[in-house]
Amino acid sequence: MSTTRYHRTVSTDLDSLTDAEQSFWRQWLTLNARVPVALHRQLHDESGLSLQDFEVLVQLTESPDGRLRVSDLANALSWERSRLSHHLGRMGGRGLVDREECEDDGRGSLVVVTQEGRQALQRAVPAHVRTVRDLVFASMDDAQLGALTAFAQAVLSRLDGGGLGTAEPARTAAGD
Amino acid sequence: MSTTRYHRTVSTDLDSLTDAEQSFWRQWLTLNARVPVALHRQLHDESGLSLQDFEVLVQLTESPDGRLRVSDLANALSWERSRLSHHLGRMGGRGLVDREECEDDGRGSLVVVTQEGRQALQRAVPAHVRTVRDLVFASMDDAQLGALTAFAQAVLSRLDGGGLGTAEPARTAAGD
DNA sequence: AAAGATTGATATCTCAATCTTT
DNA sequence: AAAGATTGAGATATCAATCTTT
Repeated sequence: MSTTRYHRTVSTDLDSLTDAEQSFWRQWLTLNARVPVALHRQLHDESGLSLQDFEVLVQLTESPDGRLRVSDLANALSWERSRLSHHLGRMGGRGLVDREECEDDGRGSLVVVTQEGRQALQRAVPAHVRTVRDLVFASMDDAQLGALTAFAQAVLSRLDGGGLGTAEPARTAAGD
Repeated sequence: MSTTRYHRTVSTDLDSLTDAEQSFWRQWLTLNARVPVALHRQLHDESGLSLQDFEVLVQLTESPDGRLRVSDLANALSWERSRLSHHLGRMGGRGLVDREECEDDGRGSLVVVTQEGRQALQRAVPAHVRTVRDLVFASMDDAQLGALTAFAQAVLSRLDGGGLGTAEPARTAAGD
């Protein structure tokens, strides 16, 4: 764990982060604000799908029969249930998804991609992937990708409250 | 399409990203969804400020006289102007910020942190910083921080470069 | 006309009920 | 009662005007 933290800055905020950490944190916040906007613009302009529509469609399309329980979909997207419910209503209105009853559990509800939804996704994918690749992965080497993956995993496991009571050092290497 | 990218998966989406890239990209999207929610919850529960309020107040508090032009603030936050305008209206209603005329440019408008805004921020900072540190920076070493910073910088410069066609190589080293 | 900023209409998100089934 | 899901109301975000000053 971090014992000595050097280079504390004077400003009112963010004390107890080092300069390097602060600097990265600012950048992270900026990325969080700008990357989704850029992806949404490209997607929406070229395919009519919002980034949210796209993510929903990806999850559904990847599932065995193009259908998923609402709760599972919400978990996969890390969305609130009610948000998903509202969003599915809108997507349904546009013919991108449909609903079905759940056989084994009367409380449950299934969402299905329509043919139209599949087609919309297929049309949207190539340009979107190109955008992601050029924006995010251009000239990234294995070591960097490894470090980023380790970082993401560490944060996610902490969010889950997962077995990280013991601050486990993150792997930096890529290849394994 | 692209050059030869190995390990292509079968699913309909995200072709032309390697498995490792895809896997990281999913994690990144999840982080983007969950980290802000977690930070917002902590902040709002313990201080009454939203994450957005917090970011606005940080920028203002860090500026020379606690005041900033609306446009500069919007740039610093990577927000649309209209979004900021609406948000400042709400924050103004709660007494966190005030407005002033701009001397040298009649079109411009200044935002100022109120004393109340400063106090609210000061109350919120310690727990927030602790949360960020424990969630994001716990057990991160210098190499990892360097890789992350290089990554963030690369993506940001591509975003600024506008054209996604220009893929400038990313620096891997930490301390520029 | 262009830049700075605000406004209003609409879309989306969040939070607290609500409803049904287990 | 608890889990799965939806609903409605209020908060926030986005997009296209609008208004003023340069």
